[in-house]
Amino acid sequence: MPQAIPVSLASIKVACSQCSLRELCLSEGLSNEDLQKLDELVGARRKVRRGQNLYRVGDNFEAIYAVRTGFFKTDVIMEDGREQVTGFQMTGEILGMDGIGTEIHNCNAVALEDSEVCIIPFAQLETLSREITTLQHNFHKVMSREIVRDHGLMMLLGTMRAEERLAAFLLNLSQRFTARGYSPAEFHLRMTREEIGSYLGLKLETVSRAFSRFQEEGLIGVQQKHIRILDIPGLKKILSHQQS
Amino acid sequence: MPQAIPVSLASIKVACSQCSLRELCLSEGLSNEDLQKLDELVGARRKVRRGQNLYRVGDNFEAIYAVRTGFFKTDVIMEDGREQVTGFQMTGEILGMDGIGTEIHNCNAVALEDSEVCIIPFAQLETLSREITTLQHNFHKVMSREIVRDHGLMMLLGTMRAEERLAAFLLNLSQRFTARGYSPAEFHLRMTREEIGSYLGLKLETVSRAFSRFQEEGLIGVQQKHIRILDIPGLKKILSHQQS
DNA sequence: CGCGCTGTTGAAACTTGTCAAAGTTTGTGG
DNA sequence: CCACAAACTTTGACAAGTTTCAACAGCGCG
Repeated sequence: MPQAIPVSLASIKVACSQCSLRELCLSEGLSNEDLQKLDELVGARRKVRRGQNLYRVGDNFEAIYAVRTGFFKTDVIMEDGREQVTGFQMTGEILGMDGIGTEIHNCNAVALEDSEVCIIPFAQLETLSREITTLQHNFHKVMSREIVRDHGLMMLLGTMRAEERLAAFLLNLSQRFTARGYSPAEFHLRMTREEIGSYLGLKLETVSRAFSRFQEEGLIGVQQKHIRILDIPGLKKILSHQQS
Repeated sequence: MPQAIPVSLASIKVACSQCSLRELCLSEGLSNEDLQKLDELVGARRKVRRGQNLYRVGDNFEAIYAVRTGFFKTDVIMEDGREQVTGFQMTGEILGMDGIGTEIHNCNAVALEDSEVCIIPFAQLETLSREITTLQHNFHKVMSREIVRDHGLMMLLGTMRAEERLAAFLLNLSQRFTARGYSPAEFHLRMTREEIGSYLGLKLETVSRAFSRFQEEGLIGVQQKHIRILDIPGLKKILSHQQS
């Protein structure tokens, strides 16, 4: 099992104050005292089995969630059935902010492997962040980064061709795995080709062909969902290189 | 000049408490007392002439902006020059939230006509929203809605064909103009075909052709930048209709 | 009043989507 | 533990949609 949980996450932590993800999360820079208050807030956990929804479009919004372990996708579905995957979330990332504006969730969040999240009741988060300036600011940063991330995806969807999209996707995953202590070069995709395609605005066959092409060119090794990145500069060149 | 400012906005207002946009903005539901505090915060205005930047990628982030009058676009530009327009902002909408996460603006904001914004110094907004619960919540809602809006655009970019994209774009504009007291059926585009194309992930020629096609089909009347929507249900049908 | 920017239209080229078939893996139940 | 079904992936051939390149028209700014 090459995707074992890295050492720093192996032991079971029970509180934000002990959570090794805090630099990714809301608790960065908080004093011990403030961390304890946050701990009280984030008491509950929730396990979500692979394939289950953390929430659905139309659910009442009550909390945001921090991914503790596992892997999620969020998506939006049109009346005619077309699906757009809007993001893949991994350990330390925040889910559910789509619901704040309307008090109702506007997308679906589905676990792509057995996962666990911290439940952060939103009303209480607002209360506490009136008290803790740093927490308030951290939360605003998280939302802002989500907006910036979305802009990056718009750029991808609006201007890139298929192979550029896939290269950007792989480099992004590599970077995020690296930040979590996993190998930058070797990882297991939790999502299907179809889900990748939906995220990248491509059909699954196009994704599959792009994978094959990258493999032929020696940029990556592909074995179903297992990916080995062999030439990061090569992938970056595809991104920056004009489509000419 | 068919796009005259509607009566409710014609007189010059000087404060949030008097601002007719408040339901679109941050001050919804605030008591008079709290509105006054917000007034003090939002003292300064800034005029931005057509073509000028409100801010640029790399600028230090210090404030967010509420559009008082005029029309803006935001965009992101890749190293190789490719541009993605990430949004068009009109009266009452908030600009600049991209900068919170990194303290540096991550996109460009350009006025597409002579415009004026309210400057909302962000540090002070955070301070005040620790005091005024409703203001805090309003701001969170605004950010959340931005995220949801972005998801909608991803859906458009990822799954729709050219004519669906343009139909969605026109219906969205129509709705937003209506909400501001303008005609839902007749308006003036402030942006070029190229900017529309960038926003929709299409080339300007494709946008132009789609306009022509809609005109042939009697859905809209086009005279350069002047648009008359003749058949809103027809446009909606294009959106919901399978691409078959 | 003319130059330049913007918009329109046509034809050809290219990329991606569609349809189809076969191969592979995974999970379930016997 | 094996067998089978279902889900997922790969690959090919062809079709469709969009882009590219090019030419020209129109409007608007200086």
